[in-house]
Amino acid sequence: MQQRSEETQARILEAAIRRFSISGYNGASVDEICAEAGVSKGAFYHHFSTKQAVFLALLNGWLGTIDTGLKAVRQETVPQTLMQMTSMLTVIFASADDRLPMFLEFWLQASREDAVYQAMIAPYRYFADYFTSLIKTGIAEGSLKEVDPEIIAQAILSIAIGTLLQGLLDPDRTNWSRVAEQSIQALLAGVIKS
Amino acid sequence: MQQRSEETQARILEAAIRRFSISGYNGASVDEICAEAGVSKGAFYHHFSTKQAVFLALLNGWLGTIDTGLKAVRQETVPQTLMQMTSMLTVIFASADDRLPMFLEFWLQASREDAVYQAMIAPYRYFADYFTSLIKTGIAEGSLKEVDPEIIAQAILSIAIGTLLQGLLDPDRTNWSRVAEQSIQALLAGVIKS
DNA sequence: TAAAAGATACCGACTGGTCGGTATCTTTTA
DNA sequence: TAAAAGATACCGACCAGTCGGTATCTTTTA
Repeated sequence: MQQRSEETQARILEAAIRRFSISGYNGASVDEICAEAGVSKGAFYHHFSTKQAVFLALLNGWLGTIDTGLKAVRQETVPQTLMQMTSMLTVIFASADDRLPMFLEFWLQASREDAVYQAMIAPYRYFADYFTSLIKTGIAEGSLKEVDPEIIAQAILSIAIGTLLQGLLDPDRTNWSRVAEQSIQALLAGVIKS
Repeated sequence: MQQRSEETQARILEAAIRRFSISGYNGASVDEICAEAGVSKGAFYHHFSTKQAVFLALLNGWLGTIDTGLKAVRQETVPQTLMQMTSMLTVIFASADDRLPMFLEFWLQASREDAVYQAMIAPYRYFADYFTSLIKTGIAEGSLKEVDPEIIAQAILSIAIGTLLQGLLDPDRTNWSRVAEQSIQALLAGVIKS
C-alpha cells in the first residue's frame, strides 16, 4: 500500500527540486510542481503540510549527503585531509550550481522566521566547528604552525564560500574550482610546517 | 519648482531602502513603501517607472559610494593600500548588514532577466579587474612576490565576500570584521616581499 | 501684470492576475 | 467497507501597475 504513496512522494520531491532550481523558491508555484510531478494539488498537500515542508525535506537531504562526504575524507595528516577536501570542491561546485541559489533565496527570506533560521544555522555551526577542530588537530600533531585555529579555519571557509558565490554570480569569468583550490593552497603554504 | 519633486523622490528612496532591508525586495510592497514615505501610489509611479527601477537606483547609489571609497584609498605601496582597504572592511561590514540581503535576494531572482543581470555583473567585473591590476602593480613595483595576480586577487575577494556572507548568516558567532582582516593578513603574509 | 494655457506633481480607487492553502468529492487499497 | 490516497473546484489575500482626475506650479499672452 505504501508502494504508490512512496512513489508519489518521491515524484513530488524530484519535481520540486527541478522547479525550485529553475525558478527559485518563490518563483516555483505549488501548481507548477504538481504539474511537473504529474500529481494533483490534493496529493501534494496530502504528503506535505506546506510548500516550506517540501523545501526543508530537500535541504536536509542535501546537508546529509555533504556531511557524509566530508566525514569520508580522512587522510593521515591534517594538511593531506585539507588538500583532499579542496579537491572535493570541484564536485561540490557542480552540485551547488543547481541548489545553492534556491537555498540562498530561501535562507534570505526564512531567516526572519526563527524556527527555520535555527534549522539552517545549526548545520552551519556544526561544520564550522568541525573545521576549526581540524586545524587544532593539525597544530597538535605538529603538521601545522602555531596559528590561530579559528582564523585559519574561517579563512579557508570564507574562500570556499566566497568563490562559490562568485562562481554563481559570474560563471564564465574563470575556472572557479581551480581558483578555489589554488587560493586555499596559497593560504596553506604559509601555515604548513615543512 | 523641482524642490518639492526632489524631496518626494528622496522620501521614496529613503522609505524604500528601509522597507527593503526589513522585509526584502519581494516582501516589501509598493503600497508599504508609499505608506512609509507618506506618498501616494500615483506619486511613486510618477517618479519611478517600476518597483525594480527604485531598487536599481538604490543599488547604483551604494555602488557609487563604495567605488568612491575604494579609489580614495591609495597608499605609497600596494601592500599598504591593501592593508588600508582591509581596515575599511569594518565600515563596509556595517553598511552591508542592512543592504546585502536585499541585494542578494534581488540578484538571485533578477539574474534570470538578462538586462538586469548585465547591470549587476558589470560593477562586479569592474571591481574584480581593478583588484587584479592592483596586485600586478604590486609585483611590478617589487613589493609583492611573483605570484599569480588573478589567484591572489580572487583569494582576497573571496575572503571578503565569504566573511561577509557568514557574518550575515551567523552574526553573533564571532567578530567578523576582525576575522576578515586577520584572514587577509594571513594570506598576504605569504605574498609580501620583505 | 494678471489671466489664460500648459506642464508637472500627485492622488487613490480599481484591475487583472497569482498563489498558497482548503473543502469536498472520487478512487484505490488492504 | 473503512481508511488512505488522489482529484478538482474554489477561497481569500496580496500585489504591481493603471488610469481618470485634481492640485500646484511655470510660462505665455494680451
